[in-house]
Amino acid sequence: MLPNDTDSLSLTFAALADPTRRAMLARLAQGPATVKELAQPFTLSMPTISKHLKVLERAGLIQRGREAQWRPAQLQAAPLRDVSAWLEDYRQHWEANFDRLQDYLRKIQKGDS
Amino acid sequence: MLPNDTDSLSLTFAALADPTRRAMLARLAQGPATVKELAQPFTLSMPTISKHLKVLERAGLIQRGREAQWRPAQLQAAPLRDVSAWLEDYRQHWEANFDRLQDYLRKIQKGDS
DNA sequence: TAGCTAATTAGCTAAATGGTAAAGTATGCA
DNA sequence: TGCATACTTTACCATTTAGCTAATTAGCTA
Repeated sequence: MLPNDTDSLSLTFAALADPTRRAMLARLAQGPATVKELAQPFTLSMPTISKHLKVLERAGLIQRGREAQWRPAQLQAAPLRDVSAWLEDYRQHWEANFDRLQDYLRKIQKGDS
Repeated sequence: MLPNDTDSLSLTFAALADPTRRAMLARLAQGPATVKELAQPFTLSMPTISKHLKVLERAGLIQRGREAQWRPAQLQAAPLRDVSAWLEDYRQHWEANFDRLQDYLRKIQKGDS
């Protein structure tokens, strides 16, 4: 989409579309961590880690501080709340075999019972 | 991430990271639709619409049929259920001012009360 | 058969993404 | 002051993505 691909939900979903970044969030759910701590599980270079963190920050999923030479990151879950709210409209579609129910309703509406 | 960026959750999040595709899903939540019907609200060319549908299909978010020259698409919500499940681990982080609570707990643990 | 409609495929461009190495910034400490 | 540590910035590369036009496939209908 050309017009405004930077809406908040799009930014959040794009940030979550990478397993490295999701792993980082999982780590941050345990509490704040420095960049080095966040990098430790991966074989990626530091600049790459920095980039991932910037993506998470731009999506509002983390907030960053300064303590001496460290830049601790902290989880910010508000965008996840928004994702959850977006999902709610679809909940009925995956609960209670909704798809099969829909098929049935369409059938009988056509008089195809 | 070089190794295996095609895990299911990543595919789903990537598919959802586009407002056009989310609008298509919203339309499909009302019931199946043809490609042309799905294209109608947008100023995009048909090939572009086709591509978006392919992304949604690859993520398992829609299923496609054949009826004469039409290719009706139907919402498949299972991947959204997976997203919802993934989100659950973070729910506590956005509910009940969890962040401020966390700050407080960290403070008193440091004896900084 | 010809022609219309629906949709996809092919081939292109521009921009974004994820990775790298090398250089630069900022802080603490000997 | 000088060095080590923790990160970021810069510059580059390859791949993917989102868009386009033009051409092609598929099916209905006259």
